[in-house]
Order: sequence, then C-alpha cells, then structure tokens
Amino acid sequence: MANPRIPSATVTRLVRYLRALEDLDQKGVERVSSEQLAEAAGVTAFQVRKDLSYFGSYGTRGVGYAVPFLKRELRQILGLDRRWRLAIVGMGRLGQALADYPGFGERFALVGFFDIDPAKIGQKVGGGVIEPLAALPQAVRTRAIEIGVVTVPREAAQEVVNRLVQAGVRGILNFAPAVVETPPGVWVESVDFLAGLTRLTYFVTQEVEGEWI
Amino acid sequence: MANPRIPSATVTRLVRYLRALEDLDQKGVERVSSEQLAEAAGVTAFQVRKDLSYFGSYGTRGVGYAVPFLKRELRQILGLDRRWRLAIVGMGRLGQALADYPGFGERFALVGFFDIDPAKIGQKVGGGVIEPLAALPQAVRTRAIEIGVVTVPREAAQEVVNRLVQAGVRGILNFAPAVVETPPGVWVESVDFLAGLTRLTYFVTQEVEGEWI
DNA sequence: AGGTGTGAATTAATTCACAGCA
DNA sequence: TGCTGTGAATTAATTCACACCT
Repeated sequence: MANPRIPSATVTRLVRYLRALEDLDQKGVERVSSEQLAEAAGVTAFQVRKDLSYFGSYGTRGVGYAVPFLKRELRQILGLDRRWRLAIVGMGRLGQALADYPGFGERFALVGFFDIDPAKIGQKVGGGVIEPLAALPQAVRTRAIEIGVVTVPREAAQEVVNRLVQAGVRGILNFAPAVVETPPGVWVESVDFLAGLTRLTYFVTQEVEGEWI
Repeated sequence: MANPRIPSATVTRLVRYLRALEDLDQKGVERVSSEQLAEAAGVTAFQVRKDLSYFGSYGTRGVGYAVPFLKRELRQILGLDRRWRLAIVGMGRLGQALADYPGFGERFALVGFFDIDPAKIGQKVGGGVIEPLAALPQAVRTRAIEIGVVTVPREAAQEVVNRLVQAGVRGILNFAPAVVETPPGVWVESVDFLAGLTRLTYFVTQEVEGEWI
C-alpha cells in the first residue's frame, strides 16, 4: 500500500501521468485503464500500475481509474496541492523569460526577482521589480520564499546556491550548466539543455556508426 | 575494452566529466586521478573508473589521467568532435533566447529559424532570419540540418516533431512539456523545466513530512 | 469478463575489492 | 607504492504472471 522506497524514475513518470490525466480530463474522459494511461504517457501498462501501487490503490478492478480522482491524488503526491513561493536569481534573458512564463500562474507564486547588476535593479519584470542580491536573505524570511530558481552564469551558480541555502530556501531549480552542492535537506533539480543536447549528439553518433543499436 | 552496452546514466555523467576536465584544463591542471575527477563532477571515484572503462583505457596506473588527452577522448565519444547543424522551430521568447545564446557557437551551427506566425517571418534573430514552417523540408535538405530544436507550445509539439522527422533530421531537442514520439533511428531529448520543478516539489514535500529521508 | 495490485523473476546499474601495471 | 581497470557482489529498477476484486 504505502512507500517502501520510491524509485526516483517513478516520480519523474508521475509527472507524465498527471499531464496525461489533465489532457484526458479536459477532453471530458472520466475513466482510463492503465493501458490507456500508459499509451498517453509513453510507457507500459505494467509501469503505470507498479508506479501507482507504490503510493496506494487508486483504481477499481475490472474498471480502471477515475480520471478526476487520480488527477487529484497525483497532485497531492507531487506536492502540487498548494502554491509554492519562488524567487528567481539572475534576471538575464532566461530569468526574464521565466518571469513572464504563463505556465507558472496556478501553482507557483513568483515573489522575488534578484540580480547583482546595478543597472538592472528597479526594472519591472513579470509581477514585480528586480532587487539587489543583498536583499535576498530578508526577502526569503519576510515573503516565505521556499524555492530559488537559479538563472545565473555557470561561474556564479554555486555562490548563488550558497546564498539561497543560507537564506533558508528548501529547494533549488538550477538552470546553470554546473554541478551544484547543497547540504542535506535542501533539494536541487537541474535543467541543463546543453547536457541534453550532448546526450543527443552521442546517441545520434552511435546510431550513425551503426556499432550497436 | 569496448562497449557491451552502455548505461544511459553513464552517458549523462560523461558530460559532467567533460565539463570538469574543461575547467581543470583552463586552470592549467595536467593530470587528475579518478578521485579528483569524481570530486569535481560530484560522483564517486568508482563511478568514474567504471564509466570510462566502458569505452576504453584512458589512464595510467599509479598516475591518473592526462587532462587534455581525456578531454579530447570524451569529446570524441560524445560526438563533439564536429560541428552539428541545428534549426530552431518556434521563435517565441525561448526560441529567440536560444538563438542568441552564446554557448552554442563552437560546436553547433544554427542554420535555420522557423515559425508558423506570419507576423514573425522575416524578422532577424541570432545569425539569421525567421522563415515559414513550409520552408523546412527544403532547408533541411539544402543546409544539411541534422538536429531540430523544438520550442513551440505543448499542443503543437508532436506535429512539429513529425514535420522535422519527415524532413529528415536525425535528432530532436524538445523543450515543450510533452511526450513526443519519433520513429526508430531518430533520437529525442527533452528538456522540461516544469517536470523538474515538480520533482522538486515532490522531494521537498516528502522531506517536510519527514516520513522517509 | 475485465482490469487492478503485487510478489517473484529478470534485467540493469552501482558498488566494491583487488589484480595488474607503471 | 599508487592508482587504474574490471570481474564479482550487491542493490535497484523493470518486467512479468497471476491472484483477486468488481
């Protein structure tokens, strides 16, 4: 029924299941089988059932899963049943793009925008104003910021992460192409498109050489 | 000596090793042990040695690895010993940010920028001009485009991937928060920051509840 | 009959221990 | 002596088969 130890790949797949369920829900579909959900998420039906079974029993035998119910359950499991408070550090092009990204709205509140460049301080972005990095510690406390989004250059990433950790955030979403360290209890997820692109060149190269599939 | 079957996690780590080696090389370091390289890449020394051993023997027992040599070897393994030709489809904010991203220069040539919005056609970006999507098939052929970068909204992603595949690209770097399908022989890597952010909320939530580490 | 939930079997990835070479 | 390279052991993840419920 509950959690012995969840494979982290399972968590990644839960996000896909949730997206598939949101699509289905929007189309008015009320029930899915593991087979259908698997199809929509691009995995196998075994995988779907096993993944869900780590967290509980959400389906009905002989019937399938109720879409709105499973959607709600997955949201809760993934911690999306509340609004997280985020700050972005590094208001270059990427930081600004994120500040204006429409997909944030519902589940995330962008409540801080920081940069070290004096020329940027005071500029308006998304729903706020760019502040100096020195204002971070107080902002994290007074605005209850839980997650820091790091969009600074590679060289500055670890230093910014340190400051965020010091200020008291619980998690970090790192966009810099760097391996950053955090103490236990502070989680990091990295989004690294250059690494993705390089994996791609590797696989394409292998395939071209035809040495193995 | 050579490849029985490479764990895909190994390929991901090779990218980190290469970055660490580039840092070390820049600092003028000429030799590293697996211990030092592991430290720099944030993994264990066992891992480094095992990962490298899938591809060959690059070190000297009792001494370590020669930095410039290993760097070159990893570049070759990862397919970075040549310049790849890319096109970006979807010239919204993210597409434009990528078009101007300085990190592309050396190993990637951006040779096409496409959008479906007539208002965008003809605008200048990065090193080129935005063209209509209808011009894609010919461009892929005449400019030998190998990789398509997809920066369109979620709903349009699969359709654009289909067109890129049809046009003849070998790999796709997908930024849309969607699971996209390709036929065998065409590789996809997805870069999905919303998925990353959701994994983060999951882990932080678990930690807060304190049920398991 | 139909489809979930899960223990067992299989396969994959990581960790370890140490032989082997400079 | 020191550090790599790798088979063997361990641990983790995936796949499967089927008992079980509606």
